[in-house]
Order: sequence, then structure tokens, then C-alpha cells
Amino acid sequence: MLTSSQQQLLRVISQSGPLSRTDLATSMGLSKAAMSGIARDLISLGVLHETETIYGQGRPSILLDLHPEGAFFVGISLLEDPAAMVLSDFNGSIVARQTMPRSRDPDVIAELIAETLPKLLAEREDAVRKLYGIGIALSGFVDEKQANCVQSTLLGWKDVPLASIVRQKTGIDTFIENDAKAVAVSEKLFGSTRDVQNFSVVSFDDGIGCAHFVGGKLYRGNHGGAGEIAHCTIEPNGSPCRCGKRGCLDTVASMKAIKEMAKAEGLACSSLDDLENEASLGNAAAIRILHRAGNALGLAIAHLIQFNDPGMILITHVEGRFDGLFGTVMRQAAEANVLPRYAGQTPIRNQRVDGDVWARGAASIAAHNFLIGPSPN
Amino acid sequence: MLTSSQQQLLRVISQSGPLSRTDLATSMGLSKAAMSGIARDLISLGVLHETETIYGQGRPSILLDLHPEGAFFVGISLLEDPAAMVLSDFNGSIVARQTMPRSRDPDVIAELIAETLPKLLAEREDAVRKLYGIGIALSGFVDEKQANCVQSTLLGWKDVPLASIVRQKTGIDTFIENDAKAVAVSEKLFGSTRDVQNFSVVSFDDGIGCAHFVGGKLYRGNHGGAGEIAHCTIEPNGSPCRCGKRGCLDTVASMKAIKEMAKAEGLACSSLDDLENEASLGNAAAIRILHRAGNALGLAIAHLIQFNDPGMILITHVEGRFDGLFGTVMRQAAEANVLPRYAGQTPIRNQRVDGDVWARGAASIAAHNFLIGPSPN
DNA sequence: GTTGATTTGTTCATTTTATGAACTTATTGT
DNA sequence: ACAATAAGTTCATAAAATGAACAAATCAAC
Repeated sequence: MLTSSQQQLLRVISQSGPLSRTDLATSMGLSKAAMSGIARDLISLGVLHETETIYGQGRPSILLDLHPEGAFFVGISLLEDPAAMVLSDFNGSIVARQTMPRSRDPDVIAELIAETLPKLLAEREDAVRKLYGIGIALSGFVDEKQANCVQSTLLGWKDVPLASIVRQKTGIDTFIENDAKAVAVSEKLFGSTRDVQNFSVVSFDDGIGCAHFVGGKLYRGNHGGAGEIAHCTIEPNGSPCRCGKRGCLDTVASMKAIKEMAKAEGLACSSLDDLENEASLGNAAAIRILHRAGNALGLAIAHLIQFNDPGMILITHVEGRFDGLFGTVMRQAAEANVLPRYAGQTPIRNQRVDGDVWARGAASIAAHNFLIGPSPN
Repeated sequence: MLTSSQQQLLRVISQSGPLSRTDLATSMGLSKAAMSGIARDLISLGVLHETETIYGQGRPSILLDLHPEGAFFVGISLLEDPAAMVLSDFNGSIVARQTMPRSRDPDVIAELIAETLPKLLAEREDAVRKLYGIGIALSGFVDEKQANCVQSTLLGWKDVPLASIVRQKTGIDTFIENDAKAVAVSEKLFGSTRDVQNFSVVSFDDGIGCAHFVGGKLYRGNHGGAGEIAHCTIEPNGSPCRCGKRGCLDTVASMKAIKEMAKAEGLACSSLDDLENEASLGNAAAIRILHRAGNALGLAIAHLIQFNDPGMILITHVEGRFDGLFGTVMRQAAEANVLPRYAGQTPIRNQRVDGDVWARGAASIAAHNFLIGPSPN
């Protein structure tokens, strides 16, 4: 679709933000002459456009940036019921949305997508010509081509080639991805980790997910399982987990676990904020639960830092504030369990996200394939 | 030095082993015509040569492989005293060796290298013209250019630009690297992980080191600290570690820790094999120590698998056999602490290495830079 | 104001790199 | 012997990138 130089240019801009042609040339290791042509082509394709003019000594430079309306992507989240379907522009802004019933039958899903797509696109006529891909986020393991779902407990799938089924029904390039990995990709393309080459995103919700970027690219692992920190043993001989082992991070630090522990203690808390309130009022059980959960998540993050030395840890969460007891304990535990001379070297940020995370993440998978493409050799 | 296509070809061969021109062309996404020329150039450079002829239907194909004597590299280990210096061919075979006194002064080291180099090369006259680089392995942190030692406790260094000092004195391209990372690179280039894209090497010795390969490339981490698993907290509130925290893997599972625990228990064991013998004779203290150490290392490896989903874990060790109690417990702990459906999916191999590991690893760093080069964008 | 310095970005002839199609070479199978 | 088959080469051509010269747009200084 695009030449490799064109893709490289888009990749650099998506990582560094707007740049002049000259800066692009040097950062891509090409001549100004070559850049001139590549930029011209992408501008006439409508993917790139000139933005700000920077005045300095000499002729002013004109910054080039991705044209927000230069490419559109559809994102579908199979994590919710009904399934969310959004249309995203090149900035990750959602410009249209629809929902569709969630099914477990791949053919039915493809059919539903094909039916809902025209409704979605009807809201933005201009996007039809510039629709470059569909991304689907789901809970489960996905192969390295982002085409087959190797296994999904939630959907009851094993080796389902969803991407090609949808591609065939809609005629549009389709890619699927694990939920946490999709969130990481959207943060890399549209969020706060644009210019970070190596980082991990921890998605904190009912479950705990995680995904790594290494060298500016999503690292999926040999079986697509990189980042599955939820089932690392964090409390040896701890509580039994639904996975079959004991003391998994998931049994202590996920929202689901926190709520269950609260319930077991007889606390009427339905959210993290409720529990934080109780704790701030001095409720010993609430404090104990938040301490335990925060320590567990902090230790896992410390391992992450110690093992992989990322440039940033980003925790995304739908619920709750992260400036209470839980967040504080978590950060302290993370700092206390890394090599002292490392402590404070790796920024740990948290970011509240809205209910569109999964669908936006799904769309970003399609954008990622458009911008970065499949791994070269 | 080499064009990017030439480098890519060498990289592919070093990963896949000998290939025909046609196979190379398809696996590199080039035409047969282009391959023909690239191969011709590399053969006349002496880097590549024709080996086996494969007969099938049609004209037989001729496999191309790296010419063992097509390129030579010098490896220097600053981990031992005296420091080891070896000359390695393109297969990782050591064809000459020297030693030199170990110094802590970078200028003295460079001087010593410059003095010893001619003696080393005198043993292999033909290597002089084909010496493509020097690699130096040391204990410490190295920057991403593999040029500056950011910090080394052992050598008492902070921000020492050793590579450029040596380069200036010798006139030869020089790169430095952390010890464990150097070992991982030598396994990737010359050892048993040639065709594995994602793996981690755990070097088990007096200390415990680790390094990751991701996507066929060494992943160094944002501060060069990826793989520093020795100081991950494995026994919360465990024994104090020299790093300042408690319960680090290093305090329980390193050879140094094992020997110290044995001594504390009054056992006269000076090696892992001694301790294994005691354990097999029923000595409760020996059994306890090996259990504790094996469990700790196994748990750390389980985390490694769970976090990064590598295609292989390779444990290199100078001392001991790994088929005794320690190895068994370690493997069981590793399997027991990963998501059950993962268990057994990630091969955990161990490999006994000789005293040349560090120097050979150092040489492989130079080879790696020749073959793979610095990270492209 | 005018002039010079400075830097961006374009143009174009040239070089480098890769391609497609035709061809040669070396083998197996019949 | 003769087709069938596949590897590897050759060569004219196309595609991609370069270097050098140049046009354009500004600042700074007098």
C-alpha cells in the first residue's frame, strides 16, 4: 500500500510528533532530496499535511504532521456486551460510534460487523474512502500475524481465524489483538508514550493486563503471551486462583479481587473509591486490603522494572483515583523492591481512561498495522 | 563497511544457518537477481563461502555459509584476573589466546590491549587483515552505544568511555558490554539459540546475570539494565543483600550465596557438586539449602516466562551439574509458578560452559556489531 | 532600506540498488 | 536421449536515493 520509506516517515512522525522535512531527512538517514519527494507523495495522498511554520534564522521550516482526517480506522471491542464499535481518525479521536450484540460465533460476529459498518460510516461520509483497516480487541491469546485467536476462555475459542473471516465479509484489512496489548498500542500511537521506545502498560481493571513495547514496537512474546503478569506468583502459598495455582497477582490486586476481599470482610464497598473512603476513615479491614493489594501490584511492577528496565510504566485504570492509599502503597512497594540505585529512575504513571479504551485500542491496532506494518526481518 | 543488504544477508545466515541463494532471496524479500550480486560480493570479500550441494529435482542448490575464517574478532574479559584475551573466528571458535594483567585504569587497559594484540595476532597471521573488531566484557552497566561504561562497582567506574579509548589506541572498532549480555550474544551467534528470536539467558555463577533477546536482537533496556534479575525480591523480608534490600535472588540462589549458606550450616562444601553429594547422602542441611536456592531460581525463571513469554530459557553455568536436586527443584518451581496452560511450553535448558565464556562473549559483541550493526530506526 | 548570512526546501542529472524476463546450467525421471 | 524441473546468471530497465546547484524565505546588521 505504502512504500517502506513512506511507512518509515509516518512511523517517525507518529513517534516524534510534527517535524520539518529537513529534520525528518536527518532522523531517517535520508537526503533532503529524497524527503522532498516522499513528503510530496504523502501530502497528495492526504495522509500528511503542513502545520506550523517555525521561524528562526534562515528560511522558516514547515512542520509536517499526520493529517487527522487522512486515515480512518474501525475499532471493535469484544470485551463488552453489547460490543462497542468506533470510528477513529488518525489522532485516535473517536468520530463515530455504534454498538452491536456480542456473539461467540465468529461468522455471526463478522456478519454483525458487516451490517453495522455502513451505519458507522454513514456518520462520516468522508471516512469511507480513507478507511484503512479494522481492529478487534478481545480477551485471549492471538498469534503473531494478529489474525488468529489461539485461545480465548471468555469467548470459548480455540484457533479461530477471526481476522480473515471479517476481512472476507467486509473487504477491509482486519487485525485482532489481545485487550491489554491493544491498549498499549493506543497509548503508543495516540497517548502519553508516543516518544518512549521501551515501556510497559499495566491495565488495571477487574483483571490485570500488561503489554510491553520494546524498541518502539509491540513485543508480543513467543506465544503471544508477553505481559501476562496477572498470573505471576506474588504471594507464595497465597489464595488459590481460578488458573489452578496459588498467590497469583490476580487473586490479590485486581479490582475483582479487591472487591471480593472487601465483601469477605463484610464491607459494603462497590468501588475502589468507596474502599479508599473507608480506609481514610480508619477502617482497619479496608486499610489492610488496600495495603495487601498495593504491595502486590507494587512488587509485580518492581519485577517488571528489574527484569526489563523499561523507560516508563503506565498504569491505565477505568475506576478509582490512584492518589489514595492503594496508589501510594503500590508506588512505595515498587520503589522498595528495585535495586536501590534504580529507584526513581523509571517513571510510574497512572492514567484514568474512559469506557472507550478497548474500542479505541482496537482501532489503534489497525492504525499500527497501517503505520508500522508487520515486523520486517 | 558493508551495505545494509549485505548485513541483512549475514544476519539471516547467522540465524538460519546455511541457505541457498534462492532461499536467501525469498527469505529476504529480494529477487534472485539481486541475491546473485550480493552473494558474489560477499564471497569475493571472503566473508561468505559455498558449502554443501543439495541435490533434488532440477539444478542442485549450493548452500552459502559464513566463512569461518572470513572474519576475526578479539574478545577481552575484564571479569577475571589476569584478564583473558582471545581471538575468535566467525564460528566462535577460539583460535588464539593471551592474558594480560587486569587494571582499573582505562588508559592502562587500552595500553595493555595495544601491547598484547600483536602477540595474539602473531599466532594467526591471516587474521590480521580480517580483524573486524574488539569486544570487551565487564561487570557493570553500559550505554546503548556499547561505548561507555555508565557504572561498574567491580571496576570502580562511572561514565568511562572505554570503547573510544581502546579504539584510539588500537585503531580497531571496539565495543563494550555487560558480562551477561555478552554471554547471551555469543549463544545467539554461535550457540544453541541461533534460530530462536526471543529468549533469555541466565548466567549462573558466583553471581546471577541475565539478558534478553527480543525479535532477534539484544534488548538492553532503557538504562542498559534489562535482565538484572539478581536483585529482584524473591523472598519478601528475606536476608539482607549487599544492594541494600532484602530477599534478593542473589542472596539465595547464586553460587556465592549457596556456598555461604553451606558454610553457615557448617558444611565443608566448596562446590555445587559437593553439596549435591551431601544431599544425596541424606544431609538435611544440604537438602534444605538446595531446595531453597532451587525454588528461588525457579520462581525467578517462572516470572521471566510469565512476564516475557520467551521461546527459550538458557541457563549457563561453569560449575556443577544441573541434573541433581538443585536443577530438579528449580525446574519444578519454574513449572509450578507459571500459568498452568503455559507449563512446559517454554523449554528451559542448561548448558555447561568453560572458562572462556566471558572472553568468547566479548568477542561475540564485536561480531554482533559486524553482523547486525547498530539498531536501525 | 539594502545587503549578507543563514537555513529550508526543490530541481535535476547521476549513481546505486533492485527487478523481470530470458537464458544457461545441472540435475532427476522416464 | 529427452523432457521436466529448479538454481543461478545476465542484462536491459525501473525504482529509489544522492549530491550539487539553486530558489525561497527569513533574520541581523549597518
